[in-house]
Amino acid sequence: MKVRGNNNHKSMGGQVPEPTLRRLPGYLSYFKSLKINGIEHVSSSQIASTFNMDATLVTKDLSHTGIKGRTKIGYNVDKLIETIIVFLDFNTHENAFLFGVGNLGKALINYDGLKHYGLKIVAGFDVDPRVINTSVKDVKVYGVDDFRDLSRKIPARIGIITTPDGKAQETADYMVAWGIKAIWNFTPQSIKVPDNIVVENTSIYSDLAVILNKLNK
Amino acid sequence: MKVRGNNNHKSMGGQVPEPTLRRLPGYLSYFKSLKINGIEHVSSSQIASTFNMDATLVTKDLSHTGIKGRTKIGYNVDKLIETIIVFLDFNTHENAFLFGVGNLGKALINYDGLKHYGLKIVAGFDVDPRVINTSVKDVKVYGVDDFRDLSRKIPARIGIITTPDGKAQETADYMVAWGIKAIWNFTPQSIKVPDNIVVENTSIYSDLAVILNKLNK
DNA sequence: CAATAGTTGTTATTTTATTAACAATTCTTC
DNA sequence: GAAGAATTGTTAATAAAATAACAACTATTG
Ligand SMILES: NC(=O)c1ccc[n+]([C@@H]2O[C@H](COP(=O)([O-])OP(=O)(O)OC[C@H]3O[C@@H](n4cnc5c(N)ncnc54)[C@H](O)[C@@H]3O)[C@@H](O)[C@H]2O)c1
Ligand SMILES: NC(=O)c1ccc[n+]([C@@H]2O[C@H](COP(=O)([O-])OP(=O)(O)OC[C@H]3O[C@@H](n4cnc5c(N)ncnc54)[C@H](O)[C@@H]3O)[C@@H](O)[C@H]2O)c1
Repeated sequence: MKVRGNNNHKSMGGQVPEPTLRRLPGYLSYFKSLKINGIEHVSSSQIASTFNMDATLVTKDLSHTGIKGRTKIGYNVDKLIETIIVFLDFNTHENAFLFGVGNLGKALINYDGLKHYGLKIVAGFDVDPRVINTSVKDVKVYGVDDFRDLSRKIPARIGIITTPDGKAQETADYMVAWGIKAIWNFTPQSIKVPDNIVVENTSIYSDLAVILNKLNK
Repeated sequence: MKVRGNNNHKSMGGQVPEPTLRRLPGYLSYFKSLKINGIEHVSSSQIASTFNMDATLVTKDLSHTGIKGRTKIGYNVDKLIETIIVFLDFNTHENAFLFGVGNLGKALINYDGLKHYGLKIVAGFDVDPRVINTSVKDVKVYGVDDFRDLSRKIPARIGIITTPDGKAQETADYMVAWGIKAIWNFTPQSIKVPDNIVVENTSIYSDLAVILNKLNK
């Protein structure tokens, strides 16, 4: 019986490398600040120096988006912003449901930034009667039982999990059962879902581990 | 004049690969849940299946921590937990100051989890008079001007930035000036600091970019 | 208007990370 | 107590990412 080498966890869908995908939003934020400061062009070496990385890598990353720079001039900032936004689908308003309207859940709902990056949280769900039927900003909070009905009325492909750690799996199962296609899991708990469901785990502990490691040599 | 290939941003300090470091906290969380369920041993293939990855990689990751498994039995869960916690310095209580006690800053202070993972937020700083002199949980919020004095009284090497995007650089400069050794930046804005300062950027937009990319094929 | 230097964009090389192969170990069963 | 199966741990091969090398282009300067 084979035990190893049998798992294909590489998505292999698009051809753009994930590291590139992860760097692009950082560039975008930088380009936006350049625009605010009235700067019209930027070169790969300037970008590289800002992010403390190699200029060739910047060039390669940007080439994936299809943008063209001009020799001796660099890239046009407006064009960069527009191109990256479209490339990353940050222009499409993707609806999302959020489960667990606690500390982090509220922060995310209150967070204005997300809507500029393609995501709109359309409803919150919780089990705590003190939270149910309240509103955070203009987002209403429902009991989890209302999810079934609501997921029919409001189409949303993304589900955000900010419940307590132990509730991550059951929440994921519930989301999948009612049609969610991608799960954004802020819990440190690993979740199991069918292969066709997209899962992204955002774990601040990984970042913390890196910080502590570097700090302690 | 050389333009490319001149940046060394690889820390090169420890010999444990960063991807490994980033996976270990996830394993740890899983092992803790196993312990709660009374499970005493776990094999690399079980772990691998939980995280949808290759079992060899798990073995390699764990070998970095120095833990030994037993053939035909697997790894001892208690030992795994203890070893990883020590390995990642999650047992040392590292003090941290947090700048920007808004939505996210409050969520982080309120978050119980961090203290089990080596981090203790000892004070918050803000510019908003409505927030200054309040407390979040048992953590007091001071005006940013009090930072100088407080950083002498309470030793802390880590600074957390949860200010608005535009204030990230000035906050970082201020932190560095008063002795902070590592900066955890939750802002999408890139910051520049001296080479000897550790910087970790936590950007949820990178995760979002990956989700949207996978979702749209 | 020729020379220069900054710059893009592509291809080649090197480094790093992941996966595969396999030898060694040891529990379990007959 | 021998045989078989599950498992670790190491070494080898492959794949992926980052870096280097370089050719082509074009604003600027003398
Ligand atoms: N607070 C942070 O800054 C932070 C940072 C990173 C990760 N996290 C993670 O995010 C998660 C939430 O953390 P938090 O601090 O917001 O916790 P919290 O306790 O403040 O919020 C959890 C919320 O989930 C609700 N809930 C419980 N069971 C539920 C269920 N089955 N369905 C829907 N809602 C349910 C609770 O009523 C509560 O409102 C945790 O897993 C934590 O590890 C938090
Ligand atoms: N809210 C979220 O869920 C979330 C998620 C990811 C990233 N972020 C990022 O975190 C940052 C903060 O977001 P937020 O939603 O908490 O914003 P917020 O406006 O709620 O909080 C910002 C706080 O910083 C304070 N502040 C302003 N200038 C300051 C200064 N110079 N020094 C110290 N404090 C200062 C403000 O008074 C305010 O209290 C932003 O950069 C945002 O992009 C937020």
